[in-house]
Amino acid sequence: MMLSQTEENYLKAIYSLAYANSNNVSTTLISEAIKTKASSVTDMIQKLAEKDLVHYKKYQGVSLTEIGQKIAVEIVRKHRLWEVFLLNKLDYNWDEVHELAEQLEHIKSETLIDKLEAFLEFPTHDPHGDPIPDKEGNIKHHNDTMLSSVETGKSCIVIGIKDSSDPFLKFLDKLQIQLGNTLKVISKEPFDNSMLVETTIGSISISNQISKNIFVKNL
Amino acid sequence: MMLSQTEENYLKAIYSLAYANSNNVSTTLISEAIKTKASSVTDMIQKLAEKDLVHYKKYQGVSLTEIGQKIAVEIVRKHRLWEVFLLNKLDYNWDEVHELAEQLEHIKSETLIDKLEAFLEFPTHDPHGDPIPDKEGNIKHHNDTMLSSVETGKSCIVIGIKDSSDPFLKFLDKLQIQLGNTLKVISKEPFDNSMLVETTIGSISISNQISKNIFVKNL
DNA sequence: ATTTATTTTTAGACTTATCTAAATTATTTT
DNA sequence: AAAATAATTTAGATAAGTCTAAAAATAAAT
Ligand SMILES: [Mn+2]
Ligand SMILES: [Mn+2]
Ligand SMILES: [Mn+2]
Ligand SMILES: [Mn+2]
Repeated sequence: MMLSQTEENYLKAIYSLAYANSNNVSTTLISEAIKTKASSVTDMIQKLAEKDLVHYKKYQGVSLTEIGQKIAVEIVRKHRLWEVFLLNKLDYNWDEVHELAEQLEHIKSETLIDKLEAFLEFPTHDPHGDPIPDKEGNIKHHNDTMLSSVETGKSCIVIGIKDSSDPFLKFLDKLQIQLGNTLKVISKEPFDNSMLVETTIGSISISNQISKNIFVKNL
Repeated sequence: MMLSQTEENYLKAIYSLAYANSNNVSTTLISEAIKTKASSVTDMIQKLAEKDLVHYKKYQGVSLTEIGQKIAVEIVRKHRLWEVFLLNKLDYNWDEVHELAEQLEHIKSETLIDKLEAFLEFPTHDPHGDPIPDKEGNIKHHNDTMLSSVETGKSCIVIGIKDSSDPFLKFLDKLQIQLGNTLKVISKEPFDNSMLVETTIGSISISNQISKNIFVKNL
């Protein structure tokens, strides 16, 4: 099946929205993610339904079919492998790779992405800690433990970033928080749910907005 | 100036046709190169003329403006650097890289291609021996000496391939002729202009069709 | 249970890039 | 120089993806 970049972007958006929201994905939600009008989304999901890539009943939202899901995961795989390439080989920063990967993920080839994967020595996660699906589409999601839920006095390791937006990543750079870092929760402030955290550069105060967007593994 | 992939492809086609034909490029020639109808080409060149990327007078064909030329060379640069990447880093064969580079050359980024160039350690030529333009758009064309014009008894080095089509490259693979190889012309057959050539695997007969598509440097 | 507000879909229009068929201009041949 | 042929352009149509505005359906509020 030969899909346009636009169709691929819709499938990818539906995939991540479905993952974040669990139930059927609404037209409006997609339109916000893709930055189009709801009417355009309706047109497209009807086209995708026609191609058996989404389940769709009028006014009920959509969910991916098995084949739709498979394609979406393939695009996620490409996206994340390209991100690794840009960071590891071309010296980009982790806040710069996403935009470029949005283009590179649409390169069509039977062999390219597997060769790229081998060249990168089979990375398991992208620069933001997101898992990279394997060739067969298997993907190991990390358990959603956020820094915000770590108990006082306990330590943890940063394994991922939920919000991979440019400003958030730049902010983490400023705090010198990176994947693999060990963080220790010194105290929590009940008033605004901020926490005092021991990092590699000393103890800093982190707002709840930040701490609930950092995936960690408890030690 | 933000151009579509299609517009970029037209500029690139006009660039290489102008290089091969020296004078104004005709509508039909472009239509054959891009595999569209002549009427589509007329539409597009009028659009490109509107954007000051080509000089165009009705029925007179087109030539690139300075800015059009600059953009075309940038695309050629991207194309050839991606070809090098695919061959050197991802282990593709020289007959497989062109198709993929046709897609990769359209990735939009201010920084990507320069970082890629550095990563590849500033290659000067692509896998087919074509020169890679530098950041400023300077390009050193090799002097057009073809194997067919090498005198009997003289030796030469293969420095490029004029026809970079899949079947021709595969054929050269079969003859084990590669860039950098030394070839010695043993004899020429006046009847069909074929020549007996000493190669790395022994002496073989090469037709004029072949020998006039191989760029060489005389020793 | 109505009314109101929100979401979703339809209808019609626009843009880009393409095509076919017809008209126009340029080039060759006689 | 006129006729025939070839190349080029115009006119009108189509498909993909988007938009606005209006209609229809669903959800929320009274
Ligand atoms: Mn990303
Ligand atoms: Mn990522
Ligand atoms: Mn090429
Ligand atoms: Mn090449």
